[in-house]
Amino acid sequence: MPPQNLPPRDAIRRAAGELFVRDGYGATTVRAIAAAAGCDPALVIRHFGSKEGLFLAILPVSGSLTQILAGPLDSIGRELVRYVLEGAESPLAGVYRAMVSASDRPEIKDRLRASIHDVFVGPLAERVGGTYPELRARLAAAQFAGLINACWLVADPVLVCAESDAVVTLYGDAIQRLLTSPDPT
Amino acid sequence: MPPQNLPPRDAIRRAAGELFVRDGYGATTVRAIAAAAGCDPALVIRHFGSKEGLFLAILPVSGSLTQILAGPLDSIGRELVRYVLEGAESPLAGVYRAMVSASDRPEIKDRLRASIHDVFVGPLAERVGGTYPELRARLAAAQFAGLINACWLVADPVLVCAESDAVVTLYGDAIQRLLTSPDPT
DNA sequence: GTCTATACGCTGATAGAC
DNA sequence: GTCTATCAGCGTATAGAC
Repeated sequence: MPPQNLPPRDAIRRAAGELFVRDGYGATTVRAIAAAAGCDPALVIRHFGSKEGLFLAILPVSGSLTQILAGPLDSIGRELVRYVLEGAESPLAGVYRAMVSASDRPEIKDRLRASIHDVFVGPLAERVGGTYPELRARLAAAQFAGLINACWLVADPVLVCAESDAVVTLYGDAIQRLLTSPDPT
Repeated sequence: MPPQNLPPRDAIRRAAGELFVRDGYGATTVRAIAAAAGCDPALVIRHFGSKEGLFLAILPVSGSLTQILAGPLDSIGRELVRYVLEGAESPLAGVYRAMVSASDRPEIKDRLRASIHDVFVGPLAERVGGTYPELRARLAAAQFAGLINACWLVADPVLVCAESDAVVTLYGDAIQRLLTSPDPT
């Protein structure tokens, strides 16, 4: 995969995407990105301003998640859990790890917060009823992120080895109830 | 707080704890720790082997959480949520952020996984019934971590401004059901 | 405009003299 | 045990060649 015959700007994007996902934010160096893209390190900075700027520029907007959130409201909980269990090896898991490992940078944290809202909380809040639609959607997002954390980041053996049917039922229904249970008094 | 008259080894521990919590792992430098402890940077490495070794050496074992997990089983869900909502400004939140920001280091990830088990999953799994006690405890830990993430790391405005009673009821009962609901068929 | 060469100030870490 | 000197590598900036 070394020097592609892409324009350098795209070669940098491509190389950076692979390395950030594979090694995390801190362990990926500008020099390594430049080497993989077949160009000079200074060029990376010239094009994207900084390593952080490059990272922000190539973060993808999640696609298949949007589909689930637009699907039937009363099966969203279990679908979200399946999404996490099946995606442990996917590039998206790498993206998540990279973002978390860079979350001490304020701008990246802001981006994370904004993404959660745009992709998850906003669309979902419009579809749930009750007195606290936005809060319920945000709590569902929190619970969803908790599973992603456990499966994709911590890679907890209890969950990796668990019967996925049991996880889908237990955790999926818990998310579901957050969205569609009757209001508390 | 500058040069205390502690033995240097303890002065380093103390200074490192404050800086890691305040600035995160990546933004805290060995030289800054040494300056705050009033000693030479090389001494920090000499005593703890590496920056990562120092970080691992000073991570606290969580106390008040253990109390909650040993308390009445049928109110643990709501208690855990209160713990998160009240602790947003606590040093523990800083410790959590520091750990997450260092989670691309394999050894630190291992430590995170082990802590979750020792403090949370193990003690709790012994107390819940049903067919999947350990899985239920692990899922409750995941959901708990999801709220910590949203409140302490992302600092989401929806949650920061939310009525805490509603959060305690909705999210707390969801955790609770993960632990004490009847087994699925 | 696009790119290279070079260099600056910083990092974590080491070797060896007091 | 502690400090001095020094290392290679980092992100980044700039000057100047195509």
